Amino acid sequence: MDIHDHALMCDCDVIHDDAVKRTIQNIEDLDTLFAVSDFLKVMSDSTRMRILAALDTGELCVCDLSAVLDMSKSAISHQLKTLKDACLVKFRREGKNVYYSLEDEHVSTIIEMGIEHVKEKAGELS
Amino acid sequence: MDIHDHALMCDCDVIHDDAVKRTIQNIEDLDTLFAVSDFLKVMSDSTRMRILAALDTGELCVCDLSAVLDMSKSAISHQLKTLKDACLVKFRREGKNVYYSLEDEHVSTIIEMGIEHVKEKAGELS
DNA sequence: TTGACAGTTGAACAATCGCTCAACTGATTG
DNA sequence: CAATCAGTTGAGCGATTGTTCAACTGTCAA
Repeated sequence: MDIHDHALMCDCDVIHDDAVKRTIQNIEDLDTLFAVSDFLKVMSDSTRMRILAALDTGELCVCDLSAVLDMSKSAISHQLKTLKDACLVKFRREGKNVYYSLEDEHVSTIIEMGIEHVKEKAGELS
Repeated sequence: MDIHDHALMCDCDVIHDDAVKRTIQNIEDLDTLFAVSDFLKVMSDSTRMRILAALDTGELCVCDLSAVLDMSKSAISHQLKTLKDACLVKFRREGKNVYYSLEDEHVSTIIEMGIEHVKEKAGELS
């Protein structure tokens, strides 16, 4: 008989019941946190990050991105679909080419935040 | 014979040679972009995101986190190790308990940025 | 010392993911 | 029309990843 019936999968005694209850109340909505991690997951692949960084300098077609990243068009196109589905890039067709560009200004901000963080941590190690 | 010898793996003719060269010059360092995507990868798992969001409300021990997330201590501990190795959380031991808290203020900012983005996108769909 | 509890760790397994390959669509040109 | 090039897409494969399970360490109290 466990009085902590809200923790079905927890295999331990809850030490700080007040802290747990406070955290459960204050923490962001579960669905929101899932959506946030899904959003960051799209940016957490190195190929997609390089694509986003490239598009941050201006719009490019698939062929251009293929040359810049030195990867096959197919690989780039697959990743662009992922970015498109997550609303991180938009595109326009012009003749035979399809031009991609960044959809959202949050993306630039998070890239910059990430670069700042990485360089700061690199500096601390020297 | 391909004049575009800088694109070994590219199976296409480069349409916009100037755009490609400009992008290659302007894009952030390759190592930096790899580091940024690795950093975001740590935050892109829903369990780790929930842990970070929980710790954002104050320090907690493994047992508390286990109760809050309704998951096994082992699973939590594995993810805490990942977060610790990436310098996103710090810890202190007090008796039998180990208390974890956020290491970096960039983390809070990125979580907030992500929440803002997600809620904005959710609003656009209604 | 012995037992209990908090936490860690490594192996193993299922699930997910990124790239390749090949076949396809769509637009342009001859 | 046919040929060509830009781009997309689905199957498949190898690699990575998150969780479970079981065994372990570390701390405290009897």
